[in-house]
Amino acid sequence: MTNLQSKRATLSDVAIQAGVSSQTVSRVINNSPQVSPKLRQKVLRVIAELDYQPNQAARSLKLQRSMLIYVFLFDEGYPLRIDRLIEKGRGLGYRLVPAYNVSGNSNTFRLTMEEAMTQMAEGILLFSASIENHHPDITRLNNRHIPIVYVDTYLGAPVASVVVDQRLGTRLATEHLIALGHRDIVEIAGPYHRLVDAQERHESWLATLHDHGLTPGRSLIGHSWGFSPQSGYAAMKALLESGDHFTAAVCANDGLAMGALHALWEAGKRAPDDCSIVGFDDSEISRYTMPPLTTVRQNFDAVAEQSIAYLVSLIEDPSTPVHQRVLYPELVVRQSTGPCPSNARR
Amino acid sequence: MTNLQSKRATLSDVAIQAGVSSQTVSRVINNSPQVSPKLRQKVLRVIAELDYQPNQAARSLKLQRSMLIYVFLFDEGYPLRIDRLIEKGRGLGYRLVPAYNVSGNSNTFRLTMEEAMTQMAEGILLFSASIENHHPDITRLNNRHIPIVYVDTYLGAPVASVVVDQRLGTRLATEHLIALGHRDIVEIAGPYHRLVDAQERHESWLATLHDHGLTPGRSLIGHSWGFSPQSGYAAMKALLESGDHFTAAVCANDGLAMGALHALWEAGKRAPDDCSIVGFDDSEISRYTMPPLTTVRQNFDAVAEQSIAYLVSLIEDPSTPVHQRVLYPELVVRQSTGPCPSNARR
DNA sequence: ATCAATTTTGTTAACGCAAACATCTTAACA
DNA sequence: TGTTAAGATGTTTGCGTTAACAAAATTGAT
Repeated sequence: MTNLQSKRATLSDVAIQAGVSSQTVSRVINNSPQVSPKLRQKVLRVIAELDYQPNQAARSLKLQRSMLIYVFLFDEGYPLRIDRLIEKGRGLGYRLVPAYNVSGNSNTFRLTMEEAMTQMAEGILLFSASIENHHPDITRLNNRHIPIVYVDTYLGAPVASVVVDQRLGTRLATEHLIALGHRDIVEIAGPYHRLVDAQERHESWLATLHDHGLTPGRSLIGHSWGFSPQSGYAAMKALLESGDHFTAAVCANDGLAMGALHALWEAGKRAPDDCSIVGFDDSEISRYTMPPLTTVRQNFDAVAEQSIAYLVSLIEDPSTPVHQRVLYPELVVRQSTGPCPSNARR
Repeated sequence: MTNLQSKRATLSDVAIQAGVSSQTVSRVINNSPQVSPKLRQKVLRVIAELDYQPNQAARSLKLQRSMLIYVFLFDEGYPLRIDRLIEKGRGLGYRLVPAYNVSGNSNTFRLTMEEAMTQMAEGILLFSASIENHHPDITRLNNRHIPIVYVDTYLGAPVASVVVDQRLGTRLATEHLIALGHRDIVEIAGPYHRLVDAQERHESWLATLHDHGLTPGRSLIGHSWGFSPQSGYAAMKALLESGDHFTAAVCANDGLAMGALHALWEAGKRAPDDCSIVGFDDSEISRYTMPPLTTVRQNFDAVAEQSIAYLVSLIEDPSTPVHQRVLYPELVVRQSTGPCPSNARR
């Protein structure tokens, strides 16, 4: 029998109805062993009767704990499965709130940070952030001893962080092309002025070619559209029109690679015969492009796991040492890469 | 000058420091006009000095308002831009919390519902839900007068809802194929036992063929992988192996269509020459498949806009009448569809 | 200067919960 | 039986905020 009145039941409503003190009800809902089975039964019955739900605001206020973690993301396109991350957080007793579009120095960043603080967030997961960008807000967090874990910031960043070695990923991809005989290798880069991982990938492409004594080809960025197929399409089209000679392209992610593949196809060229293409992320679409993409796989599930576990340990034990956890990506070879065509001039 | 102590400042900390009453500080942060400019200045200075932030838990408790809306989503793949939805909500003064993987009768649904209630959510946006599935929880919400807006439930559902006419979308797509001369049309459906929009699309495919006196071809569902390219790939492969004769396939979304395209390509066939393919959603990838997909465009931005506006009006004025807002999709013709090949048997 | 009207500021109480402490009940044992 | 310990239950208080009320300061008109 549910109650028909609009006002929600409180602890003391339950207490009165059950003929006990509100503290006893509190003990029941918090599973305190200090309650006799008889009373517990009675209280539970009344709770069900009144459809009582604890009020989290009151609880947070009293306990001075929100059990809340804010997750700062830069755009929806990030290939980590947020739902899985949230699930893992829930398993540890925390509510994760994703905040999207929080790019480094935007107004949204500041607004979201304010929100996280008024909500008394106990920790923050910060994705793809270049750590220099937003010192002022970060300082405020530090003053309040709110721990932050940076996810996918740069290798060697002296902050609590979990990263995949992006440099290794791009190196694997680039050396795969070199091993296939390619010498004229261009790049379709991500927005590396904004996103750390894009920057790491770009620099590693450069470094790898340099290490092998090769001259880097042209490198184009998809400025406004970021990591999207649209960017990749525009970039490859521009590359083809530039007249530059190249037989392979390193793309900063699978979306860009998909766009590049499309531009190639539209120009009547084929991968890998006319130009080899590598992507990054091993996203779902990479298996279904034509041809399927050679790409770099990151273990996002492990990233999620490590990030939230690390943050929670920082929250619950502030003496947890600050360190960086580095995960390693692997190359997945599919059909978008092949030997350098023998008729390649120069 | 920031304070170095760990404890965060409260209203009365600010009050004491500024030599005023806490009520005055409260007035300042709530922009009450009843404060003299002099005091306001002083208070604002102290607020900055102590880096004071209001405590939302205390505020919610006192005001009995959380300004919180829960957004129930079924998976991450839903093409509506959640970030934009959240942004619109923020513009109306509400915090939207996305909850993922909340399929109709799962445990996550119940857990999330409990969470929404303990958080005192003031409203709920429920995506792609078949309204019959979860009556028990919905009833609890109704008892508490927490409004729900269903987004993308079925046409004619007698609940507060915002829908895109999925039936029209599939009809447009199917009739486009019929107009091109196709007679043997198969379907690659979404998980229509779980998701309302998948169901609407499936039924509309059936109805449209029937209305034109055509016999529906085989219809396959991507059971476990839902709306993914993987499903589409498996389905098309099965269709090809079935030996059935067909010259066109209606796919329940672009992901499925991409997979189907891939299976076709792998089998040495081409769209649209051997088989026309239509998708649904006009997602970003649909422009970059090979060939680009003919698909159905939904105005997701309008859906987001309408949904949140409607929900907020229900929250703020309970006398807002329950109704359904219907938006209409349009066909986008690209290169994955073409005339029925003349050598088509039968 | 006086009084009323108005504006500005302060005081009190309550939102719902759980920790801390106080009280009452029961059990165990000499 | 009395005494102690342990267990079960109740009472008080405060978390940070704002509404409602109370009080003080200012203004304006005579």
